[in-house]
Amino acid sequence: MTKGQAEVHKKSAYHHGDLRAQLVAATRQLVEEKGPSGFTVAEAARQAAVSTAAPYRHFKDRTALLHAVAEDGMHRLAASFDARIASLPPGSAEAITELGCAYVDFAAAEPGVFRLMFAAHEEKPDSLTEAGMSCYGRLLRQTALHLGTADDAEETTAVALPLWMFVHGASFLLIDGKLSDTLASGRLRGLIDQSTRRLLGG
Amino acid sequence: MTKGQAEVHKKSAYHHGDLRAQLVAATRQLVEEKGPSGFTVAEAARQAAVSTAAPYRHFKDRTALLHAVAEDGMHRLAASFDARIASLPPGSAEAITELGCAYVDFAAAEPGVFRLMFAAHEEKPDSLTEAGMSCYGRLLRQTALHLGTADDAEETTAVALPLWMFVHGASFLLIDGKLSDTLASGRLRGLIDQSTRRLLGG
DNA sequence: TGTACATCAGTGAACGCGCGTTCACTGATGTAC
DNA sequence: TGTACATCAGTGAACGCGCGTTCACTGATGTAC
Repeated sequence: MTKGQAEVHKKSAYHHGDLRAQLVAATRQLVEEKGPSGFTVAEAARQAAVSTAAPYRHFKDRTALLHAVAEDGMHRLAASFDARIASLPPGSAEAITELGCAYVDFAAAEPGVFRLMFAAHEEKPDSLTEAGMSCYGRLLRQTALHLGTADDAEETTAVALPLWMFVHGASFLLIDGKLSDTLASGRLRGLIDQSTRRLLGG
Repeated sequence: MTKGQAEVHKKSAYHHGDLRAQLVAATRQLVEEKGPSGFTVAEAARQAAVSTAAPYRHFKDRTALLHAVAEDGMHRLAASFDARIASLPPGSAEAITELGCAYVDFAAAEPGVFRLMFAAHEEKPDSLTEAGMSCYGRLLRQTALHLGTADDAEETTAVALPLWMFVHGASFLLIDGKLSDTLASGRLRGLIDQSTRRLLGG
């Protein structure tokens, strides 16, 4: 109720009430439009209709804002993983293919955020590392189930890692426009499926 | 001789004689140090000991300089491909593995230039596109030889493209520091070898 | 229920910075005769 | 062999720009009594 009023009187309210979330949303959008390195704190502030100094009440600096967006992306990717394999047999090739497709779909839908998520960050916060690991953990899990190995077995890594490399490369080639000449749009999924099966050990 | 004198008297010479090449070299170095988007025309000029306006005698704008570096990288990658498979049986799995290793090695040695080479360029010059295609063509060729298909057969693409995706992803994960936790340094080559063979069709 | 007060979350102006690019210019070079 | 001249490849100063961040500030909010 109080919150509702705050939203209704947004214009006249001195306190914003939701600025942090809106800054993250604005950053997300700007990162898509201009790429991670084209993003600007000033522009995010402008988009949230707030002074250029306001973001510094919520984020230490420009980098902290970007980290927040990256971490949010990791959580959403993990959620998408879970949703997409929910109805498939655990450890099946179909489930693992589906993880790969979810990865590539995410990249295609949000190339800017995707780049940010997997960019080399110096001094990235632990929470971001953990969020990334949790995504990779889901692949490890399915791979281990498929192979009948332990999640942390070397054998599991030796299969899961190439699977990751493959979809990671597919994603980048796709969003950087390298596939448009070579590959009809509908054929990517087939390629992911075929390659996943092969990498699982024919 | 004349050239030699020009070099000796470099400091006093008004005409530089070699500025274009030196700007490309400086840009290459700066792209490594700061990344493609951290690179600055002014700094390249400074490094070549020349006024900030001088680069514009040789390059239309900032982007043109970067394109020159990217194209140069493509040529060097193609040359590395040729050198590395020269003594291996054409179309063998070893040769194709070697192409992949050359790709990843290039990325590891020059991550900045590598990023630049495969970044999404709007309005990239034809010469850059061709240089890239010529690299991919080498992979297509070896794949076709391996499969006994034509270079431009759909079947060839369906195998060559996943191979490319795989090493591309491996390269990015490597240079973005995502493998250091998971993978002992010496094991990457083994993974490339194993995955190449699998992707060639078990 | 009312009030004093600490704290929170904004403002707006200013800082220093370095960039990409343009401009009119000038010294060096090569060439035609 | 010498000279006039066009052209090439630099200079250096300036432009407009927008950024990240800091600062002293102030209005709004929540809480203890």
